[in-house]
Amino acid sequence: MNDTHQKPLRKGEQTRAAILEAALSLASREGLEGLTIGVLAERMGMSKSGVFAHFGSREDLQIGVLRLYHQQFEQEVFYPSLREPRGLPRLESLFARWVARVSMEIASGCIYISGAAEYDDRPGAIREQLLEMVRLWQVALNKAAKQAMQEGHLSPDTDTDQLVFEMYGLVLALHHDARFIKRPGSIERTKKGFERLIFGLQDTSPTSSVK
Amino acid sequence: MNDTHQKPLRKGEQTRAAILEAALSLASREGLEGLTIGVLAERMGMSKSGVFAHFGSREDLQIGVLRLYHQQFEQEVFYPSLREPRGLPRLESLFARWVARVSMEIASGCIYISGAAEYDDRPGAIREQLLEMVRLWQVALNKAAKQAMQEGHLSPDTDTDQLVFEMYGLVLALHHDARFIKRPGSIERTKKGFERLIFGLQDTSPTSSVK
DNA sequence: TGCATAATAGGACGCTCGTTCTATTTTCTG
DNA sequence: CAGAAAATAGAACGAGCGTCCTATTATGCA
Repeated sequence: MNDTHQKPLRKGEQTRAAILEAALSLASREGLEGLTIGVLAERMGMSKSGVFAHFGSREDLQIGVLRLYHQQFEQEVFYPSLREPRGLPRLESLFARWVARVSMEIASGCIYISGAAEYDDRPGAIREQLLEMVRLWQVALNKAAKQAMQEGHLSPDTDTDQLVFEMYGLVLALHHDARFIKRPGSIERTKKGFERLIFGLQDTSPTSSVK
Repeated sequence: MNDTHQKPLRKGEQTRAAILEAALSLASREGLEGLTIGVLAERMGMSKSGVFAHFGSREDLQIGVLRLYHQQFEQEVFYPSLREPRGLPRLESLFARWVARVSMEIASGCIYISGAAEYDDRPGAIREQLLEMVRLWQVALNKAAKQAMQEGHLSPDTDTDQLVFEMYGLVLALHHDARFIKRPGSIERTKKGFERLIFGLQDTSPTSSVK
């Protein structure tokens, strides 16, 4: 966790990191657009200008938050799943960890999802950054699905774009029902939906080599 | 459309209606939180206070927008589907009209969906109003699904909550991919997902009476 | 330890927001 | 057509926003 570079972290970098963490927590609740330097400064016990000085602009602060979120997402969801064997196990792990993370975020909110709603029509650097991250994640899911096909775990005529689309839909529904409607049982429905999704795509051809 | 009450519409009511329409169009793009009286006044060619006077507060304006949207949604999606026969045809019609509406809204945005993201953590009258409408819609879908079960169009052990959850997920994914990512083919994926969803729930029991 | 430099505070700026008050114009009605 | 009532405009308010400028304090290196 705490990298020990040759150069120890200078004070400013520590503060910047602390600010970004607080900003992420704030943006998760209020949205990236709702993230305000005044409130952030108050929560940090600093002056507005003190906080501001660490970022050239509010936009840079928001992009910093995005990058921090992305980093955490990779650490918690993506990288651990790479330790699973290629194919269906890895795909299932990606989905399970994704769902686990969103479930933990029910009280705060997933920035990929809330950000998509905030920036679907608002051009600019933030939208570009966010778009790139979401695309990256969808590509990763797609790749895992294709590998599951190649490994013979999924039917060879599987439409992986369709599969990823529906996986994304399940998580969006989870976010919607659990966070907005606050309806219980959404996590179970998400998992059940995924099982049904995968079950319909199991490879049943004679050349299939399921262990 | 144009009700002809005994009392003809007074000027104020006409203006109010026109303002609400403009406000809805604005809120669809910018979100309900992004709806601003100044911009709205500019678009109407009126003064801020002139616009404001028609509503006691910004919140009342926002709620008025919500109600107008709800009304349109009912007219376009809900009521026409009631003309379809009970059961699967009606359920399919509800979904098809829903998808058609969201597809047309790709350039502007669905307020049920964007609002859910905006108000998932923001208590108040707007959230309550929105929540009631979304709940109403989910209940309507659930009821149609249950009827499809009773009519023998869907397997008698169908989990209709699960079905509605996944239908909602498909539309959320459509909104996400088409509006945020701007990826083509999302509408087709939504329809394909629904067909797969229904296909797995067709009643195959011997007592089934499919025409 | 001393000094250059980095980090922070404090205040002020121009802007936009929702809202209020008052005056004026427009609309409806008797 | 006159007069009451409704509709609208215009200006001002206080608050919050991001940002900039300057002074002060804290840090890290020679």
